[in-house]
Amino acid sequence: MSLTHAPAGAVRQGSLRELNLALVLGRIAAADRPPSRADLATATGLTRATVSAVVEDLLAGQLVSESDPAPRSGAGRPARGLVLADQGPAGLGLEVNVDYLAVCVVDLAGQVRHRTVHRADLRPVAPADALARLVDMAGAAREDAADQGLTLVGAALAVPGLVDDAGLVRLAPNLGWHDVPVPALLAEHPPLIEQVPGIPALVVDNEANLAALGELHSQPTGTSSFLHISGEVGIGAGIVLDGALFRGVRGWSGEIGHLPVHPEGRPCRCGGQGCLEQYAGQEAIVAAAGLARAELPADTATARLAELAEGGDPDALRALRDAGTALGVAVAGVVNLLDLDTVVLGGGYAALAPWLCPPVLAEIGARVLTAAWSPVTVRPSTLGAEAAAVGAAGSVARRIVAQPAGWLARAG
Amino acid sequence: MSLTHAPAGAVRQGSLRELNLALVLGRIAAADRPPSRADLATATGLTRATVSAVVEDLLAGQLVSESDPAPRSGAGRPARGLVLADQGPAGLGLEVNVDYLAVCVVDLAGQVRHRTVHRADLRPVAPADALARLVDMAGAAREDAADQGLTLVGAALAVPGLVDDAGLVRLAPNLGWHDVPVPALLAEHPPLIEQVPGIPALVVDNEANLAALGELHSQPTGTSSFLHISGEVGIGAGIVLDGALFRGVRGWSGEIGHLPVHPEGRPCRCGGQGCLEQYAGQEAIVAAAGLARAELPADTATARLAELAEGGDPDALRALRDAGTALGVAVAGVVNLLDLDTVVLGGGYAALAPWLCPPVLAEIGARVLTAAWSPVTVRPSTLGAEAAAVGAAGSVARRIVAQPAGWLARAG
DNA sequence: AGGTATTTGTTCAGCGATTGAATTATTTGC
DNA sequence: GCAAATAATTCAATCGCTGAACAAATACCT
Repeated sequence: MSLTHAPAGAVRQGSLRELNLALVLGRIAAADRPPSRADLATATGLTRATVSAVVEDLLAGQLVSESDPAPRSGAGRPARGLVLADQGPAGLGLEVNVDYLAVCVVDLAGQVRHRTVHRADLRPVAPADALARLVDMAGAAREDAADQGLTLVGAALAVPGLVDDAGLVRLAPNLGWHDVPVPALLAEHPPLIEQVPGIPALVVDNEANLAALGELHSQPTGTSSFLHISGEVGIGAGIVLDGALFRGVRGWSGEIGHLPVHPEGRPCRCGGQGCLEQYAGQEAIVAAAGLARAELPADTATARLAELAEGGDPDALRALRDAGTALGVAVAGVVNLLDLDTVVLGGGYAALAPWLCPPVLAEIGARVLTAAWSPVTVRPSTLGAEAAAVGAAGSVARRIVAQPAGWLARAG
Repeated sequence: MSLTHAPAGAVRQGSLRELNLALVLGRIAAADRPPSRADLATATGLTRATVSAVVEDLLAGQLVSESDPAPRSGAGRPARGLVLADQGPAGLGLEVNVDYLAVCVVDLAGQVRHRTVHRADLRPVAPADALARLVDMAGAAREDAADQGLTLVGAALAVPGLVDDAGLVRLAPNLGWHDVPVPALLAEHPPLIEQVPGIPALVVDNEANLAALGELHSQPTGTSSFLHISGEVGIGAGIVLDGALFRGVRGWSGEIGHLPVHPEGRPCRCGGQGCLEQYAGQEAIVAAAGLARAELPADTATARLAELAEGGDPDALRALRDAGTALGVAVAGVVNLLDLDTVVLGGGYAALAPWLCPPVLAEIGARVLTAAWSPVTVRPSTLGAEAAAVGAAGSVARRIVAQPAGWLARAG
């Protein structure tokens, strides 16, 4: 497939150990049952001697721990299983959305160890105040984590909008944010994170991107290339290619909501015409189903739609079918272009999947060249609400697993 | 950006040298003037001692050679510049297209050292016969290469169709190929390639993919993420992300021709409706310009269109504007999705770029969310015809540069 | 013209990490 | 109770990078 990308910089003597630490730890993380040192040796191609030395470092650094010996058949000295430590470093996930704030802590194994959600309409709240509330929640999360033996080593914040490399939120239309310098605003609060070399203290990213990462890590054995679509007021997509999030040249990939599905159709607030969002966005579906907007707060629209569809309401069913068709046209284009075999419906779409999937699949079947040879799976997200916060925290934890050397250098 | 992907397998003692060989050779290839050993040391972060040792290996293996000392200001011992060798390993590029066969040889530096084109209508020719002719041409190419001190170490074949991992051409509609087992057919001829560990003797890939790679390597300093669109009878795209071709889950990415631009529009032979190909494919443009199909062989249609447009023919101008608008709708969607900053018009589109670019840019400006902050460049391809053959050969040469260890192990 | 500063490239002892074989540890099966 | 089998550790050997000293070659200054 692709050429093996060598590490960017120089490969010095010590890099060797760093790379093998990451290799072994990654295997432990990916294994479906606790592997022994001997298993790791055969799996990685390293000698048992090297694996033992590497594992010793990992044990000393609280990244893995030895589990009860796994039952095994046949003779021989029983193996000692290795699992990711349930104490040690952990990631902090933060999310600001239109109608809630969320904070969570995820450990190395991907388990959610702490979770807080605060429901409120954030649109009238100033960005600095919203972030201050989030910091309060995060402080409590850190204490809870510390009680469980966890140290927060990095944070990721999910925002429903465009974020640049420096963490500046250029535009979050549904939140009313515009050029909000998140890192600067958060720097005014006392730090919650223990700095670790190689792990950024704070990453700000698009909500759809982080939700896609959450989906990726929630399914250790799943496909490593898929499209994750977050259907909220806006429609965003996270693109995971070969197990890595694709962010685009400037980090603004995934604006699937503005894919043209009817080029001469309804005008969109983005300035274009006939964007997907105008046909499959939450407001469009609600309007098509004949529901007055006023009677529905944003956070219950999806639930109400599902309720009506469940009851067989013809207007709701038609609205969902039409939205699914528009979504299917856009998704078919994406699949033709990127040759993905899995599409995940997340965010508000997850609850509507029973009605959205059939028309999406129909469009894919009719429009995707290669659909005949290999089918495309369309399924709802397995993570529930606040998927982005979980994905954010998980992305930090994952980073420790991918680059354990920094943490080990710190812990000593 | 993305996590530094560690090498897939184990990092053994010797991998260290392999990685540094690739690192140093890559720097030499990327430099705009011949770097000295000292330059390489500061650029890579390795010590001068290590660089000297690595360079010694590269010199012994005929991968680089010392050039005349570059003029330098200031005092000090003059440096000896290092350049990619013009003798040694080289890549063989092959292309089967609707109206020609092409063969070329590209050296490590990306220079085309041999080129043969054979014009003929390949549609009535059986696949095995077409490949046999190609092998004849390749044999002559090998002799020419040998006379220049070049050894062919791998071949890549470009085909206008869908290819699977094993090199089976599943479908090449415009060529009339269907399930053609290219590697098996070529195996019946005597081998032209000197096998090198780590370099596949034959890669079969989509023409649009390989043309995109050619474009990538023809511009050493250009962007490393772009969309390359080959506008022929069909419309294919090669997607280059972070300097690597993105092939999709099964290698069938880039089918931009079947992006829906008018979902309820003209039926397409793919079974869908309103595909881009129906509005911006060669046949659609020719028909819209009012040219009778019969009077135009496929290979001159583009030239004739450019001639008419140059002369101000209103029908041709309108046809090109409409095609450009359709193309722009599709491209705007792709840019919204992938956040690319460059779009290259290749194949038949290259000659029509003066008329296609303005409407494409107009649609991008109107539909791409982020266009206001950072502009998208749309430009014609710099490689001419047979770009795919050049890209194919270049991809092999590039692979040697990225993984020099295999060649060095062979040469001794 | 000669000396000094400066930069390039090489040599060499030292060291860290992996290797492979030998050794120890622990259990099952006969 | 003993042999076979599997797991994990120990240890000398080896490979490749490092850092510093050294040799080579040129420009600048007096």
